[in-house]
Amino acid sequence: MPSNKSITPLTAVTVQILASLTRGPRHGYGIKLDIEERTEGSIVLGSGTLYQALQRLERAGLIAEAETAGTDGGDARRGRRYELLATGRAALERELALMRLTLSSTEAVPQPAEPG
Amino acid sequence: MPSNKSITPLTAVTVQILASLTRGPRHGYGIKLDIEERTEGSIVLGSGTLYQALQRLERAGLIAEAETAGTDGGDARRGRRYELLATGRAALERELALMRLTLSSTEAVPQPAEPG
DNA sequence: GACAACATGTCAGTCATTGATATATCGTCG
DNA sequence: CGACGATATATCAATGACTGACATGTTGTC
Repeated sequence: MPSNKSITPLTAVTVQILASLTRGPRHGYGIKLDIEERTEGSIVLGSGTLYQALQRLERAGLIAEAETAGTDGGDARRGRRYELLATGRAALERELALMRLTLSSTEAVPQPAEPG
Repeated sequence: MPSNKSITPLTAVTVQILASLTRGPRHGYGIKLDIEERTEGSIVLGSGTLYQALQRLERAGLIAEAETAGTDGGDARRGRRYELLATGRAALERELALMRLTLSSTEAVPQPAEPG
């Protein structure tokens, strides 16, 4: 057994990948595009970051390759489609809860101008 | 000049440090305790992680050592107190905005139980 | 004076991200 | 058909960040 290590807490990149997969199974490349859209360009993954992160998430048992089953042909080109597993959903939920905590416990930084 | 590199996007640890400093200047150790409280024990920093992160944030110009000025004595024991700079505040706000985006664009995973 | 909590720091090892490089397919424009 | 851009995946070396252990010293208190 090479590594039983869990990768929680997750990194920013892996959180975004899991978040992307809540919307349904996707290719690595589709995940990349989805993250760029959803973060409005704030996060752009290089393919190195992307595929290595996917491999780690798969090894950790948070995501898995989705069956091509059922859907005969269509426009299913090629490539691996990943789906979120229950473990991954739970790990994601932990990170989202942490985000909510951080947001609610952080003093109102946002104001750009101070009242007289 | 060894490194002019900006450290944005921030890591999870540095975001928590900056978030802690929105509540006022603090020692490294105080930051550690504050983060543990605010994240309800989810994030516990070792001193290695903590002080190295502080050094990086200082080098990057996001935080600075606070003047001991004005406040004469009191219970100011010793140690460096850090404060958030405008640059740091801006960097933090970017990260918080990203969190809000991630939360709002992520499908409702949270429900622990489904209605009837 | 021993001991816990406060307070800061370094180091080696490990892990993650980056950017380059490589490969291959698909659609389409000329 | 040939070239080209978008889709799609993967690896590698270098860099950067985190972990856990170790080291050091103070302050308060029993």
